[in-house]
Amino acid sequence: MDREVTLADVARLAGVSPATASRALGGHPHVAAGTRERVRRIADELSYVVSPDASRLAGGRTGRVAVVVPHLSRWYFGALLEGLEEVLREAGLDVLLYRVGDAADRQHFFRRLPARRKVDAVVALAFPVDEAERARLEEMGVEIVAAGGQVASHPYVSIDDVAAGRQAVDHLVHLGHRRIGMIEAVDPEQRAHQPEGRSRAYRLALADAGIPVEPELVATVEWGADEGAEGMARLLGLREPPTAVYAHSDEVALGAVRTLRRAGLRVPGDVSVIGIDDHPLAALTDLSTVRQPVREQGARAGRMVAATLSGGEAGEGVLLPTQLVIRGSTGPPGDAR
Amino acid sequence: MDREVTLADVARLAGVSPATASRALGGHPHVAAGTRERVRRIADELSYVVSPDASRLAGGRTGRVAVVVPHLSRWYFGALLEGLEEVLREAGLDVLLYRVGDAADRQHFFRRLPARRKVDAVVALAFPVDEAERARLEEMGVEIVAAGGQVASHPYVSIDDVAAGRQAVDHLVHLGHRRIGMIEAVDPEQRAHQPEGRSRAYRLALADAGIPVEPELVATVEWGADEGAEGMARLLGLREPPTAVYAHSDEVALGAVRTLRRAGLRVPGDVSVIGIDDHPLAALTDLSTVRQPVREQGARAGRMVAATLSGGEAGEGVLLPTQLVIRGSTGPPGDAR
DNA sequence: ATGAAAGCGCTAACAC
DNA sequence: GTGTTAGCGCTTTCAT
Repeated sequence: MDREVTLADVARLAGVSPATASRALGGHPHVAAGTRERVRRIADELSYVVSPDASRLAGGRTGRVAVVVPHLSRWYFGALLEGLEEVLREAGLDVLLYRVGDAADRQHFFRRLPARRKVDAVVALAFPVDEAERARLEEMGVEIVAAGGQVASHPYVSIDDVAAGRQAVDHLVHLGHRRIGMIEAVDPEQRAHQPEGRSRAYRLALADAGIPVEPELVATVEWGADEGAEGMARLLGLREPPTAVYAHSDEVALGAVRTLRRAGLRVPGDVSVIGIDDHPLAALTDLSTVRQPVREQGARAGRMVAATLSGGEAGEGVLLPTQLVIRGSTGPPGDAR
Repeated sequence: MDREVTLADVARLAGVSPATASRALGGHPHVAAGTRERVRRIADELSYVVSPDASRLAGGRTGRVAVVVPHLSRWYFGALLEGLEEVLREAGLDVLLYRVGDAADRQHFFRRLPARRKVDAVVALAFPVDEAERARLEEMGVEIVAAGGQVASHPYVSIDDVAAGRQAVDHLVHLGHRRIGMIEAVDPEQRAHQPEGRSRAYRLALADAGIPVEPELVATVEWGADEGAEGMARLLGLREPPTAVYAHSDEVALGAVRTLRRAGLRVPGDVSVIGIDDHPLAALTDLSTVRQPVREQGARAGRMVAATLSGGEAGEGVLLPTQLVIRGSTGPPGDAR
């Protein structure tokens, strides 16, 4: 088994000291252009790669990024992660994955990780970080970037939840609906990004349309298809059920559709349903929705991280645009086709 | 910002040398029981944690495990990962995530990673590792464990694809179907585990039932709901379409159901459909399927890794049981209810 | 059973 | 601009 190629090897072949080689590779100033070239060429030929361990131990970077995410088996989080991982990998950064679900996980994560300087940065994927946690990370000199949400004053990539929600509700309003329900999804442990903006959008849209907001038309459930189904059942139990329903996410919307079908009601003939996300299933089930670029959010966050770590500017927060996707689950009220 | 707690601190307080402290913590032999106790207690009080970097550099373990997975945004892979991550984290191991999709990714991964001894083990999640790659890893002293598939002679956790497929097809046979189609899903880049066992099961089940296998009843498509829909369309184009269809996965089955619905056919009245996996959507859409314990496979693999790394035995390969889940998408042939 | 000493591969002062 | 020196925190010979 051939020995590792070390910095010393590169330095020797390039005819310089390890220190200079390190500087050349690290892109530091005060290195003659010619030297830098030569060292880099040799390193390339030897396919030399720095040892993150040694580097970090000597006071350098770790070349690792921690990714914190509340779920892994849901499409949204997976897609976010996929976009992020790809960019990070291309930038030569390793991804340390931390699924942080409940409060115990959180505490564990924020206590252990930074204390050992395992990473240069942490990316919060649709993960809310509180002020104390944020401060802790910052104090340890770890960069913070958020995707699918925001973290205080740090760089982020997200969508405008209010705008997205309005696209959905406005669509229902334009179709002529006046009795519009909302199935509001919350995360019980507050562990994932809470899209309160999506609820606000509902109120704003109704207000703009001159429709009074009736609390009974809002069903609050936990995130999930089954919960969405239950929320819809609640709305159907009203003396006067809605003719259209806006769900916080496609999964929730799909659950609502199931309830409607089981109740013998037609979608959109009797009740229109719209979600948010454009989950792959939405296309399959012909669900109208508001598309958000998920992979892209992850990718952009990755680029921000790579940028800051290579000394550049990560840039400010970015809000990516969303887009109304009209499919077969929405139509005019009372259109019993 | 308070300094890190180092091994030296622990040693000093315990009144021993760093060397002894290291041995005590590492669980090495030739350390007096009393000493070991004392050192461990002190380490605990100080909430000391070894620096993986320093440890690895000095010739020890890295405390890291690489997880290789072909996809991240699909439920199956996410669930596998979720189970694995949880166990690994509890065992104090960090997870380095590598999404390896196409051939270029593969090459990159197998060249870079082991060369730098970044990890103690690699877990292949539903990821086929070829012999050369396997040899490379082994040669570098990295443990290998597979979940949702197998890798040569290494420990693995998986299901019996043939058995699972038979549960599905046998169910259709028992319902009285004689003309049974199969929508066979393959991964174009061979990047994910190829469940050829699921195809074999089809032939075996038909043979056992005395039903001749007709090649035209098998539609081969790439993995995915849209592709499943297309496969179903192909089968419907036959002079004599099947009365029941067995799909390699729930997503594919769901696509098939969509085609049937669009064609105005009833499920299971006109055509029965069954998948494999018990994807969360299967319950939502009332799809009959064969359940496989996905998270559990990841978790078991995690335990195997933790076991080998702590000096124990990982154990042999394990096949977890699957279970037929009868829902509303399957019924007797010609039962136009 | 324990300690002393020698690095692992790299980077950061500090000289020149 | 470049080399020299000194460690980072740990594990492992080799002594004792």
